Amino acid sequence: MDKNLKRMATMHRMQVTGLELFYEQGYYNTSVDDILKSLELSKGAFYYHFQSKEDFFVSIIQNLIVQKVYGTLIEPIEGNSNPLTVIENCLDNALQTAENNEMDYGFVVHNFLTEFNGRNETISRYLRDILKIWEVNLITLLQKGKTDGFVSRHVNSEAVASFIISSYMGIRTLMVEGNPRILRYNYVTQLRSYLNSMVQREMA
Amino acid sequence: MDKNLKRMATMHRMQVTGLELFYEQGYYNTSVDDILKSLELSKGAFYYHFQSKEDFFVSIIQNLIVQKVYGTLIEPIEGNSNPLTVIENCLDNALQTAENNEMDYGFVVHNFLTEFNGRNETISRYLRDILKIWEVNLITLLQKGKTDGFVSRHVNSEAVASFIISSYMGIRTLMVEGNPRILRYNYVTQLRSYLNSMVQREMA
DNA sequence: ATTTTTACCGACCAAGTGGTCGGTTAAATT
DNA sequence: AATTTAACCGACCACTTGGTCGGTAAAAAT
Repeated sequence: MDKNLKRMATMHRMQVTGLELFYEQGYYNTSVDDILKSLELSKGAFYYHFQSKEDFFVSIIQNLIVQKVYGTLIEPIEGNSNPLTVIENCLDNALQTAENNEMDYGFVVHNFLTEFNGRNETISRYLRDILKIWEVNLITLLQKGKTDGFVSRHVNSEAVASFIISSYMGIRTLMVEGNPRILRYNYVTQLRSYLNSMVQREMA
Repeated sequence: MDKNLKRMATMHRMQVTGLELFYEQGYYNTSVDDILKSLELSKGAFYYHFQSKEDFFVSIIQNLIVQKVYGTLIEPIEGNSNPLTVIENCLDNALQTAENNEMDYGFVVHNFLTEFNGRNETISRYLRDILKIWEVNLITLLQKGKTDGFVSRHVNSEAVASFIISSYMGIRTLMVEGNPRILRYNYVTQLRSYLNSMVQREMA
């Protein structure tokens, strides 16, 4: 962990640049040489640190994507507040970073999932696992929201979770080439009205 | 239109097989040779009928995808009935065909859009146009629903349309590797509850 | 001071890639 | 019957792909 400083630094540089290019151009459409050229490194350097292009991508998932998803989609919704509000704010924030052309890791996962679905089972599994973690967290949060009196008891938490995830992934695809400001604003509006239908009302 | 029968037949065969392979493996991950091998045709045949791989794909969009999207997503929602019910049924049907592993052209568009976004502007534009047509139709339908007394007047039709499209594209991504039956059932449930929030209620 | 190890170089390779082009054959035209 | 044309063949081309491998310079270990 100490002597590996140089090693870690180079690997990290490669991963960061690799993720950027893979995200922009797609995995199959980005060659190892592309990444190396952009880093001014050689083939030797790449295959010294990573076994293969696939191994390289897996390391990117584990070292960059997983952490970022936790930071932007999992941790912000943990806590005891009203889950419906928290979820809305969290997704709004995520869309805002996307609007500023920064990388939106929720969408990064979706994007790659679409590219690898049915083409590379190993990588697909990693990506699906990340989505699964997000989903489980949403479900837990919603269930907790029920016992805490925020969420109506008739709500199907699993269905809500996958509906939220679906809508989020979809709107991000539209935002890539549409007007992101309007799309985000409209999206959050609709999400709110959808979530509103499940707040726990006072008894009659 | 008459003498071109053979020509049309061969081109159509190529397009059908091409779409299948592109859809399964992705455009950049499918070579012209792959398609030709599967058709038992030669390079000469391909470049006799099409100028390039890109030209070939554009012809697939124009000759197969556009029509199918019209048939499954546009025409079924035209009419004077309650748009909220019609939309729900239409998407439910589309998800059912997807569940049976038939090609779901709404999702086909989404899939390719993700692959070409930011990589091939020509093709992206064609795909976005298709989505746009769908969107415009949804908006028109919702607006008509207002004047017909089905849809509450405070509803933002554009926002609803893109929310519907988003959620649909997203759920299809999840369905690829998840349990399609449950996902579809849950999705339609949530879509209904979302749409329910905008039915025109009687005046107080 | 010498050896070993780490991190990296870049020429090279076989296997593809999209695309070209000079044929060939069967059918339509004349 | 002779000619033209539409439809297709497959060898070939320049280029790119992921990956290998013998080397090397500097740093670390001895």
